[in-house]
Amino acid sequence: MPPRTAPPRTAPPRTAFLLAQLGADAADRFAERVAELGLTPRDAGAIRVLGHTPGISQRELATRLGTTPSRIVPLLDSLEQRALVERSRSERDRRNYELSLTETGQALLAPLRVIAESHQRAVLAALTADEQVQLAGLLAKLSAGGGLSPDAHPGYAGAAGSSGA
Amino acid sequence: MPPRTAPPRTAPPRTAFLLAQLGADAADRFAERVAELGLTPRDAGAIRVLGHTPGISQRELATRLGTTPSRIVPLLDSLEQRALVERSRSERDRRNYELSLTETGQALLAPLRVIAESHQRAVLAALTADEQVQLAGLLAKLSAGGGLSPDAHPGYAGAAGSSGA
DNA sequence: TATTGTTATACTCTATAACTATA
DNA sequence: TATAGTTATAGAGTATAACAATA
Repeated sequence: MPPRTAPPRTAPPRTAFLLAQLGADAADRFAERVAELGLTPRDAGAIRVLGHTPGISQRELATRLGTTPSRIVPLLDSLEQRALVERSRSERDRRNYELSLTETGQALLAPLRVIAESHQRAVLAALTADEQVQLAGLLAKLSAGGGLSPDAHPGYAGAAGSSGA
Repeated sequence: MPPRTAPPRTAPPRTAFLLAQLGADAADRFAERVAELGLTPRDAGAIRVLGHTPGISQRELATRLGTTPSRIVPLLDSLEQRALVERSRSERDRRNYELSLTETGQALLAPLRVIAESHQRAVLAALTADEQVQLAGLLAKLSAGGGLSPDAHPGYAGAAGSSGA
């Protein structure tokens, strides 16, 4: 019988890949969950941001969501058609819109929070409560250095699919 | 002065989002690294799989990489043009190709491994060696239950962009 | 002239289904 | 008839650059 294996001193080789894979899976599952509300993840992100900071402009929203102003236009068109968001011209600078949630839009904030919580419970379900706290701490430490913005994914445009490493 | 804060008993609310965000960032950074070799992440994945299991068919490769046979065609066309991969008709069933790396393709395995290692070091750099091992263990536990395949990302098609939750 | 929002355009990635050649 | 590979096509997502209105 071999001796009891000591804990490894370095992370196994595929840890970074595992992180990417689990992150992609979590994002996919979140997309499925918000689809229950008829929303895309980006819809949900916009609603969340406007819930926190009503009155911002389209450019500001684009920055927060990590996308371009031209992408914001059809996104808001769609949300406005569903009466979730309102565009009102700014009085002080008539070039700007001031974006805000309608009452219907605000009514989505609570169910979105519920979905986010249950989603997180599902994603972390394989871990004990202590391990979940541990993981949260490690991920927070990982994100502390990098310039990740609080509301946006970098997006997977360049990196989607299998990397194998 | 408030009392010393006890460690939290549940993970903070944005942990699942953080996982997705860090995973996307890691994938992006890996894409930048393999681009140094003139490869996409998918190229790298295909080369890695063929390094491990030469002789497989295009359909088999598609399954391993989590994509469709029709996507494999241009992928292999590109790798074949660069003389990294060979398609040879199977003798036993002439419908099949048997895929393999050329010598040039095999020569990429080592630098790919180097890149993967240095990529992982960079991704985990904010953690101590012990914490890296800890994180690896937690991620392994997370991935144990779900049906994640060892070579493929699910892909971010449905979930790209900002979710905000 | 600079800036906000908008439109036009093009490019990438993707999957589905029809097609061919073998079996 | 069933299967491997291929092609054609269409759809989603993306960014860039040109444009109108306002400052």
